[in-house]
Amino acid sequence: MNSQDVILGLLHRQPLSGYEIKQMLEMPLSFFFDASFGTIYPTLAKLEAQGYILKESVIQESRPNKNVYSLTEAGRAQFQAYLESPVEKDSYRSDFMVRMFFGEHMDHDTLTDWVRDEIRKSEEAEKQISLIKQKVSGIRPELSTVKTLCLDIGFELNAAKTRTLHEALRKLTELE
Amino acid sequence: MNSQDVILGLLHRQPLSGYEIKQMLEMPLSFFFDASFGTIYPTLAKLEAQGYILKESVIQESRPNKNVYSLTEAGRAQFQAYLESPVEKDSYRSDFMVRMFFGEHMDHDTLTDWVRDEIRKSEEAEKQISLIKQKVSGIRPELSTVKTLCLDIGFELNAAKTRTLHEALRKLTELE
DNA sequence: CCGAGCATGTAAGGGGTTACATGATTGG
DNA sequence: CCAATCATGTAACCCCTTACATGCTCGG
Repeated sequence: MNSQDVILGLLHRQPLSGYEIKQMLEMPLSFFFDASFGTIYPTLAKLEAQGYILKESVIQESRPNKNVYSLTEAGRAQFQAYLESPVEKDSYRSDFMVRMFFGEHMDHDTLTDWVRDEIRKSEEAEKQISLIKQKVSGIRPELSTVKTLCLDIGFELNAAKTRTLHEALRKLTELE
Repeated sequence: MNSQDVILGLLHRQPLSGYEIKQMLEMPLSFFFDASFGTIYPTLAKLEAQGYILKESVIQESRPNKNVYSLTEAGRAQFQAYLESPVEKDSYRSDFMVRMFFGEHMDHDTLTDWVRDEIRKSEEAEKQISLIKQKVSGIRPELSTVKTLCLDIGFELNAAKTRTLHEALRKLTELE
């Protein structure tokens, strides 16, 4: 799975510009995949060269013009090929956890600061997902099947992280 | 955080060869960081060139010789500099979740197969961590502080994933 | 005798990030 | 007037993965 696959997936619902793709990536998906403009724009150019998408320039008033890309039949087929390819292993990379692992070499105060920071981030993310869940259930009840499920899983995983971190902080302060 | 930092961290306890570093990476750490030989060996060469580690060839009987690396003072300082640098954001990348997100374009059976497979993997990981936890608590009660905590968090996060996936599968089969 | 484990390394390529470059409009 | 939002793109670089190359020993 790479940016190609994800962009082709996003374009199934509607034609999008690079900037809009970045925004789509912001919320529900950003928990499982992320891409910067430095990836998105070159990828779009590559997809167009391969004939998977079509570019159309849209002139806008009071805003910069934008290039909106739509899926071709070849693009649709390419996305299906991705779906039929073997599922890749998840990868989780955590600087925070690596630091905890090497915690012996750090003073106790910094350690608890790291945990508190991580809790703050995790709780922030929790709020964000809740907001999205409300929005989605209000505006788009039609996608209350798989996408909602996806959001739920994201929410639960994050909630578990928050809980575990709170417990870790308790244990850490206990053995002070 | 990159392979440099992690390798310097691992060498704090004892001198290690590239092959042994790969083994150290196998279990507790592999949940939060991973590296292949193609990364480890060139990184070791680079660390040596920078004066952060020292190479010593160890001749072994009935086994290939190995290059064992030990930490220098400069290496120790470099690792401290890493610990004092800002904590990087976690990155989680999940092909499985992306596929769930685009689940509308896949048939129901394949979808549930994916979930079942993910559950299997998650439960396998759970067993593995349990084993390590037992081993560690038996052999090395001295590291029952931060490293144990790290293992616990890893275990809990994984357990939460398993639970959530089971629930997701239930929901999926319900709306069949 | 064959496969698994031990052991080290290289080369090519993939896939990404950050920073830079540019520029218009809108709201506070 | 300044910051934020909208909008696109490039160039340098980083970091890592896969595949290849090599070769020894031990157990079944």
